[in-house]
Amino acid sequence: METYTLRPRAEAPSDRRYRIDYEGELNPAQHAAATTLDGPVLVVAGAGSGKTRTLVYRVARLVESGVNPGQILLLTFTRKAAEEMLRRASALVGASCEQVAGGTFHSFANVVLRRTARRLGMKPGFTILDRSDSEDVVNLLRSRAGLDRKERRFPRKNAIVEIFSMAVNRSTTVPALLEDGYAHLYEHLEDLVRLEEGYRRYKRDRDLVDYDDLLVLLRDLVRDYADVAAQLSRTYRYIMVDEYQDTNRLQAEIVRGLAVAHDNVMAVGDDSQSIYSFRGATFRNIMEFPDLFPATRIIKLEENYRSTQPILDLANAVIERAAEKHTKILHAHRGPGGPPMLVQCADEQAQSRFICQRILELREEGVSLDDIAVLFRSSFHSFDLELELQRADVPFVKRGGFKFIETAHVKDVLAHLRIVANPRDAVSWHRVLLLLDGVGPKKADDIFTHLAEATTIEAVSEGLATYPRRGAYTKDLTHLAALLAEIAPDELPPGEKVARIVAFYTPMLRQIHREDFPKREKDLEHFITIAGRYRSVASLLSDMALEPPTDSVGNVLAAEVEEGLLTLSTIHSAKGLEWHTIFVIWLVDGRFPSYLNLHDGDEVEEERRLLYVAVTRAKDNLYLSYPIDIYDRAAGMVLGQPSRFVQGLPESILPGMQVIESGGFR
DNA sequence: AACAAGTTGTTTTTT
DNA sequence: ACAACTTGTT
Repeated sequence: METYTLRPRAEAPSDRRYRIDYEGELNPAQHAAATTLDGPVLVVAGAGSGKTRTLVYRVARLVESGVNPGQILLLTFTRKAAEEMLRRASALVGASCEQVAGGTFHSFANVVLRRTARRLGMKPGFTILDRSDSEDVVNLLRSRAGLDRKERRFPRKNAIVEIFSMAVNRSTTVPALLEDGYAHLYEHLEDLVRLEEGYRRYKRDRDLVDYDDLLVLLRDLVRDYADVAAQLSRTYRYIMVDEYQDTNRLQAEIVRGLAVAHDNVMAVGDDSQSIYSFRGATFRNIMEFPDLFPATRIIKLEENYRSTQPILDLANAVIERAAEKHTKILHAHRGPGGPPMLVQCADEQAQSRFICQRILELREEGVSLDDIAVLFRSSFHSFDLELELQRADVPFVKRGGFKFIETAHVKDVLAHLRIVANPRDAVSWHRVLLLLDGVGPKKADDIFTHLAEATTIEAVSEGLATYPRRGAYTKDLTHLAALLAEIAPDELPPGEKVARIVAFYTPMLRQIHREDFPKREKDLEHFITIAGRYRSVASLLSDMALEPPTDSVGNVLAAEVEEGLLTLSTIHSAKGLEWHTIFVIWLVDGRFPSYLNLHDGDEVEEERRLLYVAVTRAKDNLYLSYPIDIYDRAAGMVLGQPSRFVQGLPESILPGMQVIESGGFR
């Protein structure tokens, strides 16, 4: 059989050399940022100010000036963002830019830690726990400690994990955190501290690493192991960090440590767009960057090339009212345009109908669905709209919110794969064993204990074979052992492994989800396809934990992709992107800002910045909409006032409109 | 100890 | 509307 490999086609041959006209392509501030190569640089880049373009040209400039692309590190908020930049840089100076190291802090930490795990006393094959895995572990430890009795009113697993994570990301401790912000949980301080210690030990003993550990371990590595830090610093001679306003202190320490040998760091960010404080991010990182790196050169990009003047006027008006003054005002480069509109709708259905109709009209006018996005504060805000779009045959993708990888059945399949990669992964064992008939938490624990010494799949099979057999699960255990042995060999491609697990799992799936298993089987088919794209199980597992596929399953026909796809997205997931037309829905006080954040001034401010981010995504058209006549169960009140962020804005900046529906009901 | 049915609470954003 | 927890039955 003939074999061959396909590689992405380079947009420019790598040997092609021509001078890039930096002066002609960039404005003076962008030019300064792109051509200041050595030493610390802080770029304060307003929305739409050509930040990406600037970074792309800087990568090109570095490569052009003879820097080996492998010595450049580009830390971004998503891997997609890094890939996009490197693709564009490659188009300028050749495909070698693909060798630039890039990705998120978490994925970079993952790569470095796999190489250096032994220095930290860990196995390179450690397993990454996602949020729900962490919750499972904490829940287990919580009931073991007898903290699940009702009368204690001990916090639930998600609240506990939230606290542990927040403490890490804010570089503080659980007691300090409780004192300031979680006073109502103070009575549980001792138990929580003990639980946290137990959680830590549990992970360490089983080679489990959660998201926060990735950052902590990398920080420890560059802080406490001078030789490793020096080595990394020599490897990555030029470091660029995008979205710096959404980094936390740990990440700042990591940057500081990585650059120890040279100080060649460019941080790029916008304090007005800081929207991740719930993850411990602080826009003060930007202010403090010059403290971390003395002699920092500060460059501001304040020219906006994205939006029309009226849209920019609204953006400036929104941020103008912020409690803390921001460092810049955007100047428009594009001409006039239609004004943004604040649209009042009778109720949620009316809002959905309005959005849907307006989108259809735009399409008639020649605006591709690819150029339109609907943005919202919380993922569930789009549920009703999704139904309406489906009825109207408008194809869309949804970003943010629940991911396909987080569904129970996909996690079940993944758990089998994780066991093979790390037989000590207690979380996955628990999950897999519970699937068997007649096995509950107790028995699962017992079986896992029986396997405790097993660190290879051979030993696992041995262990399962010698487990005392009684009851319904006897056969199932044998089958499980056979499956694990079957999928263990490294030669078997990941796609094939997943296919075999799915074959093994499907009967159970039908049993568990008698009602809706066809849909779930489709998901698993999709997952087999995804797995087929990977060469190694390790990279598949890392990606599933750190960069899971964001598209909501392949339920879109190819023909529809041809004519374009509407985007529905949380504002958080829309960061860094832009569209011709933007709709921001549910601009109701209590939803946006969320009632959950109304009690704290800082949190209200963050929500304000969130609206600023939403507004500045728009190039030409912007609609803000809100329904009245809403009872909100969660908030326990009747909503219906437009968001405080737009109340009182002059009509000249944000004209108010009202949807009048005619022609009876639909 | 496991499972099924019934009850109570809880809602964001993401690596 | 859904998930987590509780109670009752096998």
